[in-house]
Amino acid sequence: MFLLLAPSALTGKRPGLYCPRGQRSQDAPKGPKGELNGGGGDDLGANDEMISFKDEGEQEEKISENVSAERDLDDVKSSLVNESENNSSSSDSEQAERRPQTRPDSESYEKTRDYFGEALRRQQDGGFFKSPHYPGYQFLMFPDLTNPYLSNGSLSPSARTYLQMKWPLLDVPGSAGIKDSRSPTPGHLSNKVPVVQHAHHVHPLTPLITYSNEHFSPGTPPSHLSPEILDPKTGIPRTPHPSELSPYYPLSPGAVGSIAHPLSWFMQQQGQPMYSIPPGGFRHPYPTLAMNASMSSLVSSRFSPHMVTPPPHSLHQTGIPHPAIVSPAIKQEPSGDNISPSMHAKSPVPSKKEEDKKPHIKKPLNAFMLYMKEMRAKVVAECTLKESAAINQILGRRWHSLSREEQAKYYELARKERQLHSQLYPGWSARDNYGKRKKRKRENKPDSKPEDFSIRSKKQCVQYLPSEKMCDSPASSHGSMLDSPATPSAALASPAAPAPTHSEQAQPLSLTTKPEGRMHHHFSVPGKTSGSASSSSSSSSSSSSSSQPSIAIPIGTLGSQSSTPILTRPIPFTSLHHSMLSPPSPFHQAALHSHHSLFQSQPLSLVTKPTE
DNA sequence: AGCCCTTTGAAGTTT
DNA sequence: AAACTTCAAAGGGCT
Repeated sequence: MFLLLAPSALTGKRPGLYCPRGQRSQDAPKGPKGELNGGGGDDLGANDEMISFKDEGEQEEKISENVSAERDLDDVKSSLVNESENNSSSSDSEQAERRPQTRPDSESYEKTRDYFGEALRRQQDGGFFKSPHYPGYQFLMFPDLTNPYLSNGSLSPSARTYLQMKWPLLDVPGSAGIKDSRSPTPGHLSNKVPVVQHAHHVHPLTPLITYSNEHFSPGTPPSHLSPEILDPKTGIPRTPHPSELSPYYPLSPGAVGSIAHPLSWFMQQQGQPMYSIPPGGFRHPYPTLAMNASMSSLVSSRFSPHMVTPPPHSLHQTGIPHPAIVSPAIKQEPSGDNISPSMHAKSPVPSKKEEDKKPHIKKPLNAFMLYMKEMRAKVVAECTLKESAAINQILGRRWHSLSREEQAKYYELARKERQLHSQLYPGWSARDNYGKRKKRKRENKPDSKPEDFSIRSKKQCVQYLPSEKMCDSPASSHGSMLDSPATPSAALASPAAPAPTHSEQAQPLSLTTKPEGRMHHHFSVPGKTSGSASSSSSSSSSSSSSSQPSIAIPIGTLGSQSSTPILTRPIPFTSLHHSMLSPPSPFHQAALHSHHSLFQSQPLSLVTKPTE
């Protein structure tokens, strides 16, 4: 028997007060839909919402204050861990396999510490992952040549940092060889993990670059490099008609033309471009277009270099190849009714054959998706995690830990992404992609009750995050305290905005559901507990239909009941979270150290299983 | 081979 | 209007 240990159980804090990391309210009222700063009429339904942010500084202070307390907590956890491990023999081998990576005395740990030290330096340097100190990114540093947010001619320091953080990461999937040669593997990273994020790191703007990276694989040599647009039907290059392009780029007076391509730095350094670049250097896919810096960055980053080699199937009706367009034959189902209206508005009833050929236009990425693409590699590198599900849990938590500025940037990017997407595919609707998947995950879920696991046989409550994933304890979902901000500026303008309890701090337990076969640890938990967990995952499927990770602690160890509300809350790996997922502060490091030793043997992935 | 898992957010649909 | 559903990325795990 295991119980879900509430944060307060270990911290001594009242559940309701559990918000060591500052409070972001999952209850934070979503602001009215609006558009980002001066975006100039984002009628695309950006739906940006107000965000409530946490106070990082405050959190850190709390952390420092609780260092000793946390050590005590560690002791408690350690004891719990010991018992837990003793009781869990099913996954010993697996744990043993992972343990070495997290042992304090292990090389990886030292590396990790080095990494944190580096991260700390970076943080102290004033930037979030400020690149200049990021070992692998040194060569990537370059001035803000193409600041996407310079439309007004100004750039906030944070934005600058953001860009520095991002552009240096500019990378092209599949170009490992080139990347590696220029970005030596940081010694602090496991050789098992991609060097920093280079192995498969995707530029933060790659979401803007590709909606489907795989279709723009660098492995496919550019068959043509000219910016000319191919005729969607003939494949013959043609000059885009102004009417096709103009609407795509709301121009901002003044900001036109001469915008250095984001890859210019890269091209200059590369003796040979990763992608064949036109003799004159990168040429924007829309040479005739004048666009503001923002759009330029967006578009250029989005369409290049990938766009340089647009696969035939990715051609927009306008002839504009777009990564969002995916051939059903490649990744999407060949189902017929999945064609975007925009793709065949003129042929309402395309033949089955034609439908199969219709490209699939993917949804624009939202802020979190953009964030994920950027940070996934980092998390993987830091946590040695591989499973995306676990990674995503961490990313979700990190997402919540982002400062408002950071999130605002992603919201802004997402907004632009949507804007561009809508401009590229005016008639496209998210609905167009509905029903494209062969099998929906929750097809039988609607009327299933939390306890009704018979229906959801495969969705059993499980702590998905593996034990070695001490990088962070997965956060809950609901609660994104940062729902799309109306505008970054708006979000920034209200730093004092109410920062209610963040979901991360006091989230209702949501057990991660996972097929039993995948469980590392399988423990039966009173139905009550599982019920609450699954309830959020089963029926409330909004967004995170799933689960809020939590840690299962042997009930016997704590000698408490499983049905108590307190048990339905995840353990707050606050300091751990800070240390691992955010730029570490001295306090974080201190806390990390203690937590680290704790979690080396602490199977965070204790599995809880709903009553059966 | 292909779905599942997992995250948040956007947008669609249903109630 | 609220609730619910689907899809977006990613990639190991599983069937």
